[in-house]
Amino acid sequence: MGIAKSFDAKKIESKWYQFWNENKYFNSKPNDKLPYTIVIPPPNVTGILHMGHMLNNTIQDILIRKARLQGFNACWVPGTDHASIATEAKVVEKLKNDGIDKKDITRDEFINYAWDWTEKHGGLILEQLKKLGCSCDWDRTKFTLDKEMTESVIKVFVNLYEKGLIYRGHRMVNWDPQAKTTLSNEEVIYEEEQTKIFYIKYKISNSSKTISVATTRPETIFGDTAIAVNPDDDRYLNLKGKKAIIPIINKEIPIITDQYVDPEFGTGCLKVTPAHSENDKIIGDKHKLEIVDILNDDGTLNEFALHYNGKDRFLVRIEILEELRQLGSFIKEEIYLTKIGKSERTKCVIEPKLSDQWFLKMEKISKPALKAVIDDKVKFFPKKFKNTYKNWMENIRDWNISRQLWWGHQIPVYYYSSDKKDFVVAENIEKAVIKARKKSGDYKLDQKDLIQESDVLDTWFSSWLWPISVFDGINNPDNEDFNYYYPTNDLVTGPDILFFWVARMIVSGYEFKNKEPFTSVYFTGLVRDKTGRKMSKQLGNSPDALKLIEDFGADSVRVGLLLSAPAGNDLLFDESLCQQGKNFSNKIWNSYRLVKSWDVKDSKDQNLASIAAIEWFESKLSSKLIEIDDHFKKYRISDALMTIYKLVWEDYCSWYLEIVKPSFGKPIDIKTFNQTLLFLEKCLTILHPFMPFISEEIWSGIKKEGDKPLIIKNWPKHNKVDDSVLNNFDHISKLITNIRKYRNEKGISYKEKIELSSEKNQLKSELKSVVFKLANSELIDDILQINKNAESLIIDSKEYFINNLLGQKNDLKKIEEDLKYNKGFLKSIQSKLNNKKFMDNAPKIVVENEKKKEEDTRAKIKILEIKLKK
RNA sequence: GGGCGCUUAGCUCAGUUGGUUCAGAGCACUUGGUUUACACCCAAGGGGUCGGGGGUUCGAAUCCCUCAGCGCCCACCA
Repeated sequence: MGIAKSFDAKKIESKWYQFWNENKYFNSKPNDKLPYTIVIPPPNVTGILHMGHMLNNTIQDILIRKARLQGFNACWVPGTDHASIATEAKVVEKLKNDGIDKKDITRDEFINYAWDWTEKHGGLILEQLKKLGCSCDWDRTKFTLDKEMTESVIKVFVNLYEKGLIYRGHRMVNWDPQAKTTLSNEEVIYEEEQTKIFYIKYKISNSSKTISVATTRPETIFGDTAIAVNPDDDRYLNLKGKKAIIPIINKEIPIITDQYVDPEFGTGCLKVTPAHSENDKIIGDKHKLEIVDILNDDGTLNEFALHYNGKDRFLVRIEILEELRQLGSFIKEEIYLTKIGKSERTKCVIEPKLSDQWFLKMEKISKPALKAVIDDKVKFFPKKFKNTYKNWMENIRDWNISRQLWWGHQIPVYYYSSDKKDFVVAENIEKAVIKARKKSGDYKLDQKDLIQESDVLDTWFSSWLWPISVFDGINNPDNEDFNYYYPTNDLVTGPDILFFWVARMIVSGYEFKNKEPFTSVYFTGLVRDKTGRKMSKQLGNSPDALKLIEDFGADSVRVGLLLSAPAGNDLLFDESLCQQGKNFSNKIWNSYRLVKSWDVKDSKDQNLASIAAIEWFESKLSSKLIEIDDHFKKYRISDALMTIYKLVWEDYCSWYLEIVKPSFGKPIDIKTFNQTLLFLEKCLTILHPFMPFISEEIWSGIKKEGDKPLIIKNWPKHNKVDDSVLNNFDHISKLITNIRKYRNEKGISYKEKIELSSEKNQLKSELKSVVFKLANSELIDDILQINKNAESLIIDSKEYFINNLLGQKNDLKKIEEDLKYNKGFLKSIQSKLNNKKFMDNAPKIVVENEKKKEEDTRAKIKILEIKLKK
């Protein structure tokens, strides 16, 4: 036999991927079919494939492949994201290793290095997606820094500025002293840490009294511009209006009152440092306090800190305590648990810092996006994220869109004088000159006089346009692609970027196109290890994605990921799941091997068992197709897979094939054979979205000349489900199970039977043969001939046993028990009807009904219930 | 502090409107089985007071209250 005993994924994967790709089956162009569109959540251009990507993209590929089979014009747009901070950090580090400091090179030089880096490492992740089997339209691959993509971003910035939605503000932002850039709130991670809180004494001016405060950050006393107490705090009322003296620098600051101060906390006195705390800034603004910024961009202190000038903030924290101690200003320290904000990317402790930033007003433009989700115009799966979204959108803050980096879209703001107020916003420098001349009245201005804003835009400011800009919907609003593919259908992403990305895409969809960007969002869970920890580089608990594919095969890894990934729940990943996928691959492979091994005979004598089995499997398949469809509608992809898994393994292999399988060495009739191939074909088709490689490989082995490849075949349509056929089979299979159980318990083994048959005991020999046959499902046609009605079938076969085979009274009861099935149903009705309370409360009419037809309870009781309520 | 969610078999999870089909699935486990597609397999089986307590109801895994534990998001007290 030419077919290998085990399935070897490695041998066929690249062959089929190449075949699909070269024949353009992944590609899509507008036509008269209905589109089904997904845009990929663009991974970081220099990223490498991790488990999260694998899960996410497997699901997208399943959706796309299924849509393709169902006759949609399926289009999956791939691409990558320039990821300002992450990429810039990597480039800076690389340059550092080469002995180059970013400070010593020009912006253009740096950008060149960054492009080199991107070209060298970029797109690797897309190649890895191909290994997974992802059927993206690679001709449409986009990168957020592509020319047209950049033009879209700039155009949108100008547009929003002209609408008055973008402004420059002097605001408290999260400052990353290591990357020397701003971070959005979402990019800051708060970690609980045990630190210390210090009590420090300030002298009161012209008095012998002192006032003390509690602080975790003693080094910021140089930036203090007031001390605040609660106006209702009797302890300190006498100090109101007096001045306190900051130790070391001996600067006088006012003592003020503000409701914000919690008298219960610390000493009840708050040192106000408007430059380094958001809340202090609010108090400062209210009381018109001076703002003293004591930090440099790199986290060292500046000249306001006197002799600490140039020293790092954490070093100063230690040193200043010693000095305060010597001055007698230090009171005590306590252990204190607090949350410290750190940069998601650099892990550096962030610093609240006042600086010039560009902001986008969100309140107004987010309204339609909020409504769309509430009204289910954009549906979230699972639904619970709707609430999270609502909560965030209702309390939305302005979006800080500027970043102090070089790698990204440079903000199209052009200054024409040294005064920061003198600027224009324009798509390019030519237009900027014209605008600047007009605005300033100075018509001698030329390009050289303009200086472009050095900041770049937040990366998400380009990706929020992704579903629009990949179809060039900003630059060419009426182009064919955009009109055809937008809005897209499904978005598959992680809940961690619900606010970063998903919410903002919906906002931009309505703002620029007045239409939702997608109709459904499927949130995958996070991939964790089997003990529930997040997968991370530090823990080293993340398996090498490519190695998994290498070891188990792409299909098996896809199955493994999905088997335990219900929507929205985190997935506890374990390699054994891939092994399960691999076992399944092998099972399918061997069913193919079996079918291929048969000797086909062109005969008319198809046996009854085969006819019955075919009739049954047809109904079974149809009922499962309906089930699978339902699972897909609810985005229960794992359940859909499990349904198929059981259909193939249990129904097709364990029951159907075992019944139609001819005895060893015997041929199979052609009718049954063809039907069996047809069933296999249908199974392969519904399997294809989940396991594209093996399904295509097997199909290629059974298809006829001229048949289309599986990837573009038609999803099977379900026929009528004949319940009586299913029920009959159910009864028979239960009967067989009971017989097997009986045999098992009696220890009637295969070997034993051989021995028995050598004896000349007629009775025992027959017992052997019947039990053997039933257990192997080969007696099914005999049973079917006895009676198709299940109830009498059991009785018949029982009698058959009793009268002809066993003849031993001791075993009769046991067998009777074993062969009983499903009596619980009738019993439960009985108990319900016997329930006195129930009967007393039940309207008479129902009692009559019940008498008429006792076995049909559910509907009756249901009616009863409704009537009772009335 | 505000919001959302979870707790069902050893593990990971299903369980629509309360009612036969509801106490389930997969994996794991136990027992038996290898010349006849597959040991990456076949067959059979054992596992649960549905987190605790209370309530509504003729009837609760399902609805209500409460307690305990866990998780996520947002805002944060120096």
